[in-house]
Amino acid sequence: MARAESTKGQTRIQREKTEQILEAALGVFANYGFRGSTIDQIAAASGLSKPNILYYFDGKEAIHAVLLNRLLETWLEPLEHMADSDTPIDEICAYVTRKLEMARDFPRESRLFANEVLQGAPRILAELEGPLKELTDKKAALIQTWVDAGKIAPIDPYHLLFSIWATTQHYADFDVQVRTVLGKCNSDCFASAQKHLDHLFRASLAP
Amino acid sequence: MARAESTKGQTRIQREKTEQILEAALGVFANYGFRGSTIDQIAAASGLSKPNILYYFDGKEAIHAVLLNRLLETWLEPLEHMADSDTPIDEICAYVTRKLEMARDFPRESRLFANEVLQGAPRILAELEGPLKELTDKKAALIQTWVDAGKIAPIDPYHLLFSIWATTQHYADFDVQVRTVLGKCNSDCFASAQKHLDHLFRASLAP
DNA sequence: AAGCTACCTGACCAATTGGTCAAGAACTTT
DNA sequence: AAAGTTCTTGACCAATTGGTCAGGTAGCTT
Repeated sequence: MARAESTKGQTRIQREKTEQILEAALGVFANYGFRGSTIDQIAAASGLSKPNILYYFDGKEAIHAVLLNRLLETWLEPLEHMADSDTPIDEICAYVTRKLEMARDFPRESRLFANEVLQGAPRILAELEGPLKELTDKKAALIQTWVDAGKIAPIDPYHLLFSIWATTQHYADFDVQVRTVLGKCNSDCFASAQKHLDHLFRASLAP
Repeated sequence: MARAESTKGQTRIQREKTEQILEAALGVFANYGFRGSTIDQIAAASGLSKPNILYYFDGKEAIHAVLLNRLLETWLEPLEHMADSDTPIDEICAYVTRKLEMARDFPRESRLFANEVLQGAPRILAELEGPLKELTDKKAALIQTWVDAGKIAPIDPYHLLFSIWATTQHYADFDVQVRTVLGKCNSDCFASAQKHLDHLFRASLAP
């Protein structure tokens, strides 16, 4: 069977086509959710025929699963990156900025994740309970040490992380609303958002 | 035709059944999105038969439309409520609290809205461009007067509103993620969230 | 260029789903 | 309690959709 799995032992065509399919599927799933997307839509978006897509993937679920797996790595990376520092406020704000840049540069990934979690995370719950929870616990503990050392204001680390996730991803997930409210004259929404969020978190973290 | 519209001239049964259907549909649409929900699901959840549901509503779209219309009123009400005040920081924090209470008490409404906007707001765009934008502009102007008067820190009113919406609705929309990260021992998530958000916005608004 | 393998597709299938309809059941009105 | 209206449903339909398959085409190897 030629079904795509480990990148090992793949032909040129396999690599190209699976990537082409995943690229198209990301856009479709992000916009319509899992149930709202059809293989036909993915076929149209990727320029391949439906049977051809099913030649490379075992089904709709399989495509979605590969996307979600890839997603979580990318998604957690900025948080992994947050480390101990003499200037924890700068460290946290740098994380906010990185997260906001991801919302700007990878809005489809953000929406794919939002769609999944919004509908109860039926296919990604295990990943949330595993890697996500572990990493969050670790980083929350790190933030707590900053609090205990009096380097930042006493703040609940978990709720701080929630606020960061919510505010940054909002610009990707609620993009339509943001653009509508800001109107056409929305020259550099992300630049002003960056300034705003930097102020928001910097002010609330000052000891 | 007996199709439900203005509450005028409805029989007892019409009032009861339409409400029953809408109640069930809210839960279904909130959890699965429009495309992901089926009339059969709504039928099962409401205890009515499919043809019976279609006796009261012109179709799946019609049910969804009624829910969205009702939603926006409820949704905008807390913001309408925000008025000029001698203590604008308290006024804004009261709005945050009210918004968080809504996320707690009406999570299905929040998710219904999130699902819709996330997928490009195909059926509610006009409402966003009309009532939502007008109200937002009005309240942003109000916040701007507070800034100009030096009563609160210089802050972008629109991005402030986005941050409030994002952080509060996060607890309804990403409920699964929040509960997973906080673990079972999540006794009073909303109480601690309230404290956190109050600090977050109060600190960033101090002149 | 022959042969092998990987790749691709039109035609097809079964299940799901939005929606209809005729006819019967239940409620209201007189 | 009869008549008239409203309500309810089993059976049915057409369109959509996830997925299959036999057979043909293109690419690689020798």
